[in-house]
Amino acid sequence: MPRTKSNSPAPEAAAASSAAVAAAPRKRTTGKALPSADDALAPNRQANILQAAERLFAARGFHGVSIRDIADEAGVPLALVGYYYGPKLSLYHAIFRAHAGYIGVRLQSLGEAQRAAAPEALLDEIVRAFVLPVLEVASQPAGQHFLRLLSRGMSDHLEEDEPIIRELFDPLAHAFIDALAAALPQVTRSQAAWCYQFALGALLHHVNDRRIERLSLGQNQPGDEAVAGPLLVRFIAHGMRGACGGPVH
Amino acid sequence: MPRTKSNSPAPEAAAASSAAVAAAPRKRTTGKALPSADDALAPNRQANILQAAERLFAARGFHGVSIRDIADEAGVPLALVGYYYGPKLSLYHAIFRAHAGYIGVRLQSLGEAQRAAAPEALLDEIVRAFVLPVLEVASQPAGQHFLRLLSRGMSDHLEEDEPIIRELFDPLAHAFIDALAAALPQVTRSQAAWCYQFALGALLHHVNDRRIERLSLGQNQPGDEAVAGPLLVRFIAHGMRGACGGPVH
DNA sequence: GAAAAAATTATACGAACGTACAAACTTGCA
DNA sequence: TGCAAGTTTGTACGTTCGTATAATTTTTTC
Repeated sequence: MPRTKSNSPAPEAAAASSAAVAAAPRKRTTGKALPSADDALAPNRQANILQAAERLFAARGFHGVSIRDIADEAGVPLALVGYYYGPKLSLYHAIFRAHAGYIGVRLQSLGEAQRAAAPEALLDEIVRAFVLPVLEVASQPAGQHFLRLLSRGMSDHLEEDEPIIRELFDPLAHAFIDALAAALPQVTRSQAAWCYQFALGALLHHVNDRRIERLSLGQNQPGDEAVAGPLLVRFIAHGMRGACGGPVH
Repeated sequence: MPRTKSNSPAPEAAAASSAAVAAAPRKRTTGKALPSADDALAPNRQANILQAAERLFAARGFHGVSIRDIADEAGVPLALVGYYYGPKLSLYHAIFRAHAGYIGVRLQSLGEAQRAAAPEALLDEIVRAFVLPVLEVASQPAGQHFLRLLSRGMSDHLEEDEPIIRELFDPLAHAFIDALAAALPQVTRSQAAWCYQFALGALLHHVNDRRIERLSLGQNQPGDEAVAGPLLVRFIAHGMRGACGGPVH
């Protein structure tokens, strides 16, 4: 029997959404004939549920999505959602944990930037390590959903995402703030913390921006990072140097 | 009879939350004795409902708040909410419309900055006109609620606030983008639009920031605009000049 | 192939939801 | 005072919500 009444909310839900799929159960080639041509979607229903939940939570928020919505989007019966992920909040947190590996990637690229850069180019490299991995994620449809979820959690302070944000993303923030304080010796860590938050706001608002097309009168496209990316990197780097009184070149 | 079944959703709900209270119905000194000492809160129940809704929607989002929550927070019976504001979405939009006058204030301060500033200080004055009124609003508790609501609406693209954001805030954005394009002659309007969105992200994230205290290891306080305000103005102004290749001083 | 484990399904429960409505009450004005 | 308009209230409808559970089917293990 699966989930007993007392505890053990789910069989250790661990499948990732777009990254690695952990503990793949198995294929599913037997059973009755497939009803139509939707065969490539069927094999892993646990991952399908997580992806459907990510899409819908990103679009409408935690309270704007019902478990029935998620089950329909994933093409599975209602009860299967609770079977794999337990209560609704556990499913929500599972989405964030599925992207935890992304944190490590960003920490690694920050470390490389700090080691490899010449002193006068250190700030620019840190800013690049801050911005470019996020733009990379934003260029994939699946990444956009998670970034919208993350952006909401960063600024909304809803009780459903405050703990998971703190657990996963505070270490990343501290690493960048420390790097900024080290790259700009005349800057206090207090100033570096504020500048980090300014930069984070600019970055998250940019990757979630849907107004840019009409505000630019049709000239700018939302996903055009070839133009917007370098512009944002320069904006943040010059903003930090200018705000904290460092050398501006 | 108040709200007929067919149409006429509410008696033209018009009371503002923290700004002017329109069409004050009347006092309410008669009736049975007040139950306890909560007298100063009683007189205008229509405005109380709007303020309670603003607080709760800001804290938990549109779908995270029920009409019963709002009625309890305002200290009125459930049915009175619908009597004054009609469906839930109308109440939500009424909050935004109550702050429509704030748009005019910001447009006016932008116009003054454009007229009065010397050419070499024009950008800094535009940025000040962009940032400082928002920090002023953020310094009041009631303003914080609305700013959180607004920030959510700007980046969330939920169907419940997309139309009202477009109606009220797109004109303000166009005015600032035009001003930026005029202040930096070598900048295209396309670049100005992107820089405006970077700046808006930094500003909104800053005024809604609750992580700054722990990210700064206790050194920075969330509402300390005397320090953070000038820092943010310099960040944005230098970021714009640097991003668009303008003169940096 | 039988037993055990895991996966899948339909269904149901109590609670909370948005909304409506008919009374009761208060007020403004003739 | 009397009456019409506006305000306040309790209550109830139909729906949807999150969650639980028993039954059934499929897969794994011995």
